[in-house]
Amino acid sequence: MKSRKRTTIYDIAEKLNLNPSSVSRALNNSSSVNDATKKLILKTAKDLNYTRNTLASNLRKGHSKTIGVVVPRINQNFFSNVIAGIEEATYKQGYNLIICQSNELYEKEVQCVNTLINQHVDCIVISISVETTDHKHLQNIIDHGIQLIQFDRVADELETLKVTNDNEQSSFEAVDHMIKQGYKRIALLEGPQKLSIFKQRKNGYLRALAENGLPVLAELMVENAWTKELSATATRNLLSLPHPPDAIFASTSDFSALGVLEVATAMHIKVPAELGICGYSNEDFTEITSPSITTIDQFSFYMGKTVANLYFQEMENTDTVMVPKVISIKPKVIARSSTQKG
Amino acid sequence: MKSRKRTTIYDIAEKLNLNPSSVSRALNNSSSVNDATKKLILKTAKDLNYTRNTLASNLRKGHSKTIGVVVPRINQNFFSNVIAGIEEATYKQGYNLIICQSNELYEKEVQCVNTLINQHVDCIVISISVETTDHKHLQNIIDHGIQLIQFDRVADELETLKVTNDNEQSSFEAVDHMIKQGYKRIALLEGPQKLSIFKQRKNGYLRALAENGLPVLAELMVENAWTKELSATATRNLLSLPHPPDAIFASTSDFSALGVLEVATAMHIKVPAELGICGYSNEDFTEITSPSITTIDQFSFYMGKTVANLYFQEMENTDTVMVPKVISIKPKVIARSSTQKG
DNA sequence: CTGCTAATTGCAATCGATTGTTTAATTTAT
DNA sequence: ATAAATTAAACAATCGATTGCAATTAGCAG
Repeated sequence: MKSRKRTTIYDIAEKLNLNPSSVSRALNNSSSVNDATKKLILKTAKDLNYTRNTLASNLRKGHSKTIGVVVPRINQNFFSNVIAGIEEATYKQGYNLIICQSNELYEKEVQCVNTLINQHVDCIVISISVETTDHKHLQNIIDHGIQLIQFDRVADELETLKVTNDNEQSSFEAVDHMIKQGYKRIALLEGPQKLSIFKQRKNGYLRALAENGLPVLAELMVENAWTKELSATATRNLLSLPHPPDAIFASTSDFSALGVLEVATAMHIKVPAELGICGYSNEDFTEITSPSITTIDQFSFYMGKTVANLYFQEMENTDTVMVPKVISIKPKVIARSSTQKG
Repeated sequence: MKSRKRTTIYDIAEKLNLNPSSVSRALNNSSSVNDATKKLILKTAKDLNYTRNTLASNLRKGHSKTIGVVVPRINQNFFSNVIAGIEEATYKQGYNLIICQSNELYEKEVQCVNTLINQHVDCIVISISVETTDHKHLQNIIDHGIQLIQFDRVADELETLKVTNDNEQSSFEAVDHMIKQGYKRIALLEGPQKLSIFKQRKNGYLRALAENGLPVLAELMVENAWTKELSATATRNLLSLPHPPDAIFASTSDFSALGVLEVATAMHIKVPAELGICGYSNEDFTEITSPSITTIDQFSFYMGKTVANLYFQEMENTDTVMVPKVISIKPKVIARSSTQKG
């Protein structure tokens, strides 16, 4: 069983005393093969349990009908939803997905990309790791004539197709919402600023303060608080300040927001009365914490579908010049209890 | 850019006035090529930005170094963790993953399997959908000489490699734990009994009752309560009974348990004092609900690694007969507040 | 019955890499 | 110095499907 020979078009041709080319044509439903023969070939193929060798077919045809996906972690809600979205759209078109995860490591990301290039995938979809600051490997993708689509965490400098969230605007709206609720000293938990998405979120925060005439307070902005643990520590520090914040915008993720909530609860600080909390990503759990956490939905599944469709559109486009198209999806603030100052 | 020609070994051979075979051997670090030439070839390959065409290579070599994975949903914690585990183990061995989701649909599952067979993957790893009762498509995998590994939701009748959880034992322990806590009328939310994992969980429940001398009460066992919504409905019914249960074991998932908790909260029934709750799967959120939910951890990431390693072992095994090996992982009850009757 | 078109089918090259077999060149042993 | 043994590179077939082109056959008008 370990190495059973598979049926090929030659087997079918031989059995029917035909030429393999006719078999191939019949299998591809070409009009230049007689209907009777075609039917016969199809029947024999079925009898012999034939399945096309996609490797051979793709080699000949010059493409792999495969899309490579590189994400930091596949078992993170946002990314697995994007993947699910991509999968749904590509599956219909007969495309396959090869999925890799970089584990937020630059080295691993480069390896993943190289493997995908070797596999001669038709397109690589990537959301870069936190560690990634250099883009030689992405340029390499382009140099190999492979379509590159960046999503969410993108390298701005590189002119490629991109699907992003409007992080600036959604952060603005989230903070604006908090201000309208009556919070006045809103702290910001920032992600690594080398990733543009985190820079944009900070900008949105700053703009919301500015437009509402609130001062920017350096002591209320914490860099690199992008995990639950780092956020918890940051929160403890913030809440021990002589003038502590009355709200915290965990711009990095809902996990950070959760860290904030846990520390606040442990310190007997009432949420949302004494402290407002807003997260980012609309993870499932934000709905069921007590209080439930205000957050920002990124339409991750839809984002995945958008990425896939962008690729298919680009395929149909016969222009030789590539226009670096960018699709921006506007996330939505989901106002919940954690910011109902009342 | 859309159809740039890639460098092949012929290009390298031509440039160096060598035969492609020497280039191939050099690239594969064969000892039968002179060190100086080898170095020259490697350098030229780098200069020309050469990358091996895996399609051609695999076609020639007769395998694809690819493993296909079919799961009901990739954006479900348990499955994405298993996939992450598989990915970690296979990546090291230079294998690729093609991931498909059946969306719990039999038809889609069959299509996925067929695609993977066409792709000539070396191995298919599958956890079947709820709808799947017939296994022709799985037999088809075997008939094509492709290694088949089932995990978690397996078709018992089919003799293949399997990695499962000991659902019976873990359910037994969970229910036993609840009984020891003082709960006496424990209801069971069941999953579709055609899936053996749900049957086993029910058996564990029954055995725990029996060994503790508790009666089996038909009105406390609800069939097909395997989503949050179905569980919520079931819970409303159970709690409106003349003799309502004092605990509910949501054997299907933590989402079901969450449904129970929400209904209980809405009905002002105190958890865990008046109602004990236990879920299944140890989803992240179970830790942060109030009260936190007792559940069962399935070691999903480890399960994925186990699946992958099982495949590699089987590869090394040169025996011609396949022994239908089954690896059973014992899940662990995570006792939390929702069952502390105190 | 000849000539011509259209419909089928056959032939052979191709995609890119691998590998068993030869041939040629070089080294070692006698 | 010559035969034998190494070493290195070339040759050619192969994996399975596809496809442009040639060849065959059938059908039909003149």
